[in-house]
Amino acid sequence: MKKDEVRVRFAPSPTGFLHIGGARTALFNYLYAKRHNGVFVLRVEDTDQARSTQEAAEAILDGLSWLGLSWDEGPFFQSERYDLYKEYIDQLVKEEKAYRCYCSPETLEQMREELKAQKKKPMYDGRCFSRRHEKNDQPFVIRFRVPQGQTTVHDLVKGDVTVDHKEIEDLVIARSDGTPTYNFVVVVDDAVMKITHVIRGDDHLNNTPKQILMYQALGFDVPQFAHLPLILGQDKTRLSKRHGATSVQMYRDMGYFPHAILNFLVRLGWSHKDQEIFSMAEMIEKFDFDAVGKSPGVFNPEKLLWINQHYMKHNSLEELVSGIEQYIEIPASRKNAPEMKKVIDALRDRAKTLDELAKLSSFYIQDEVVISKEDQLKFLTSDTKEPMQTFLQKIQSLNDWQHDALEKIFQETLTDHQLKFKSLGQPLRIILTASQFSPGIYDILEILGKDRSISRIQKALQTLY
RNA sequence: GUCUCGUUCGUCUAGCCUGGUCCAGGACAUCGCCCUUUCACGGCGGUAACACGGGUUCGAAUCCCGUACGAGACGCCA
Repeated sequence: MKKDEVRVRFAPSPTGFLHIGGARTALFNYLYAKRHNGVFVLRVEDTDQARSTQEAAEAILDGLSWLGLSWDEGPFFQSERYDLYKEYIDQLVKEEKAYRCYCSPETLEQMREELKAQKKKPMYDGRCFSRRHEKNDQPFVIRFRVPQGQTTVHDLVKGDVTVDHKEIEDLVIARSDGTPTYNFVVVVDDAVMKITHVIRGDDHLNNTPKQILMYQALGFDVPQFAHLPLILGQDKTRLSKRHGATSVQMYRDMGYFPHAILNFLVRLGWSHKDQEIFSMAEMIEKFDFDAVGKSPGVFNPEKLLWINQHYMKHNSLEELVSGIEQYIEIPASRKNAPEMKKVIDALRDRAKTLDELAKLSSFYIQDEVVISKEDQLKFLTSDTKEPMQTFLQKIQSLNDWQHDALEKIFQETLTDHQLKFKSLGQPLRIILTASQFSPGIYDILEILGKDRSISRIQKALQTLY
């Protein structure tokens, strides 16, 4: 390991899918690592055996991979490292920096209730420390002994935050079954993994002083901290499932580009002047904690949609085609045809998501279109049948099958029958696409080609009028 | 309840550190107009914010102090 190398980590607990807030934490870690040619470590914090699942761990890894947030080391699983934590716990007990506590959960609960009744902070009073040399066969937990004094966190985002140790209780570092708890393992792992910058959610700011105390007790160097403000839902409370779609997988399913999500996330809590759109290279180059805001931000799905729309307009043909393939199977003959590009170009401004693009392009991708009864009755009326037949005849003898020639013929047909564009254009649109909304009909005709266009019109004339 | 953090348009934010160029800029959303072959795209324009109260200063969104409000933490969860 190089000296002065930046090492960061993302450390999710596998109790659910990768959510928006977690994704942003991962992103900021990733950007900071890349910006400093550092190392991004992935560590799964699964010390809560009751709630952690293998599926959740996989879902999180899967989400990160889809977003393109690749890690350099790991994933490490804390559940596989208990021996390591045990060593350090034993060390602290031996040095009397931690001690056995025999208080039952009921006793503790009662203690907390009493303190609350007195309008005090519910905290353990450390009573078992004085009994640390007694012999006792009762079940016990191990608590870290918090010394007197004050601790200041020099946070890269929040600035200096000082907490009096009176506000910190002697926390449990090993449960009665011997397994270590979060606040302890996070310290050991970050130290052992040589993490230089702990970048995480705001909700951990209060844990930081006690963690610093443990770094010191264990003789480790204290890393730098950066606490990111939380992401809130529309009701300004912490974003959670009840706020609707909050997992990155859901956005994937809804037809969002991974980079659109990243671009949205990077601007939630961070800014670079008035810039809204960032390539990955730009994010890496420009990201810095100086420009990370201190206040929490509300998750705004509409802005995410807008960003996605931006990428719908600007991404490459290949990205769009492969993107819609998750919704609709494209026959190779059509996918590789020059018309595929025309389809995408005609539709990319009309779709905000890949899901929508897939639906809109089905008129070309699928062999047949299914016209609804409603549209049939509304548009394919008897007074448009004859003009439609005229148009059909004219195009059947057309050799130069392209936009301008088609337009000329259509206009001739309108003149012949004394019709306005809309009265024949809309029926034709329905026949060709089964939709009231589509790109221009000459573009549609051109994309569909002569044979497919003619057969759709013929079929409609025979069966729907 | 206690502690910690926070507060610029409805939302994301620029500006704040290094007071005056800010009767506060950009973006999303919204409203109006234009373009138009439906639907979109696009173009132009509008509405809309410095939480409140005291200081300091010739001058405060910017510095200081309070208040209010919000969030987070207070677990043998992470």
